Amino acid sequence: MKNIQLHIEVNSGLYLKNPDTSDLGRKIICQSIKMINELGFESFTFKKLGVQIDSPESSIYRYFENKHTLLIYLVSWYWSWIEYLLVFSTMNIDSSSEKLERSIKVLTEPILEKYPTTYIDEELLNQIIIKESVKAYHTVDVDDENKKGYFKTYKKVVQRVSELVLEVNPKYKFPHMLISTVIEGAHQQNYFAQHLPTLTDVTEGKNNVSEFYTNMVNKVIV
Amino acid sequence: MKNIQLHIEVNSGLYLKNPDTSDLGRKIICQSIKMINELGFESFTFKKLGVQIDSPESSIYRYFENKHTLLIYLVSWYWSWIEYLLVFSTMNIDSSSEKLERSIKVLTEPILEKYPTTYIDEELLNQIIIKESVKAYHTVDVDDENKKGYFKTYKKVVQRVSELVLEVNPKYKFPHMLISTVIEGAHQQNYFAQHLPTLTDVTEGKNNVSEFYTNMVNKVIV
DNA sequence: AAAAAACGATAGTAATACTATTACTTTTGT
DNA sequence: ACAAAAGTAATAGTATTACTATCGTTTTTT
Repeated sequence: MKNIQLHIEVNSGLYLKNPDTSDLGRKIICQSIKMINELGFESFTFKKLGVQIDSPESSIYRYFENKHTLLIYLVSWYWSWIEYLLVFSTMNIDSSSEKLERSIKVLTEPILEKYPTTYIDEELLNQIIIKESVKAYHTVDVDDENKKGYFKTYKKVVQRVSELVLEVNPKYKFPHMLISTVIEGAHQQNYFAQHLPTLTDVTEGKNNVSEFYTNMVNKVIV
Repeated sequence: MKNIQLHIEVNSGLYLKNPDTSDLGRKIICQSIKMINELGFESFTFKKLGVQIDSPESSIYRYFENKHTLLIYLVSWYWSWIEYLLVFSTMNIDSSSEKLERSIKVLTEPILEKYPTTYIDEELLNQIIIKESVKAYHTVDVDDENKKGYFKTYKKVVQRVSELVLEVNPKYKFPHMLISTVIEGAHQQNYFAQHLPTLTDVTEGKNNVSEFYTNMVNKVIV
């Protein structure tokens, strides 16, 4: 897997110039992931990013309309990447329930391994998803941006795993609700574990979040 | 029934002057709920609010440090109010599982009734919780604000219902995870139903969200 | 070698999120 | 009833943010 060239695709409406095609573009992506993590999305600005990559603010605006579309770009990239993980982790597995279980694991376990295939630090990006991704679609412009296809990679992941749910139990009524609850819930619980622990039941060392949602899916769909 | 507050009270650190004690303060709360709904939290400003209530921006700053603490105030007020609903809806019910079921209903069904007891429009406030409440605690200052007790009313609600879960099944390992997943999930699903429907399985007329989570809780805790 | 694209440097603007000051008005405590 | 305290209006001002515009230079493509 480490030597495979992944073709991660994001909606071309998300950028003015594809950051993947130039050195400056890749620096923008790479450094913005670090800075959004350090500063939080609100305090992150193109001006500060420009200082770090030693390029003027205006050059960044040639790639992204604003920091909000940059965030959606990162979120979109993440889900496209997750789809690869889902495909790889269920490859050559016959049993649908085994495929589902492995998929839930991918969606709920923290990203720890380094996959040095790209210039993007997926572990850090995962932290951005946990902390900031709700801000990507909790805006006044959701409907408009949804129409433009900005959230397609996320919806594809939910769709893919929902289909596995239906393979296991074709009569189950709420596969999409179940999977989006698992995905969003797992992020939420990881966030709570870090900042509002009384809202969770995390015990040190054990990955209770993954255990909880795996158990939940198994019990709910039978 | 545990120590329940008789008045809806929010942490006094959330305001500089209690908005409940003056005409201007109540106008600030009442109008800000309307405006955050209309404009979205990002586009809502104290300046615009001042124009609407015909008071200068600086007067609003005498009540709230900034719009972020105002949002936490509203969220906090909401959960304090929800706790009342929980208490009322489980009053005189003997069966723990019946109490739990009624509580889940309160947490997952949309607020539609008008309670004209206060100057606050709870239905509109519920919409703010659905759309904007994640922004109240997804910030760099969470840990600090958590220490100050800003999220206490929310944590109390989760704690109360988690205890009901344990009454039904004392051996269940993840009561807090379950309840916070239900609460956050229900908001999320209502939001998705409005804006990203492919992530849900909503059918017109029926409240599938409540059905889904009620079913989920019942299956998970046995 | 010429044309096109990308980039750096600099400047500028409207809006945001506040802070500060002063003076007038209302509430309150005795 | 009256002074003190508290609350409010009006106005002004600041640093930062989120952009937009221009222009000359460098780099890449053909």
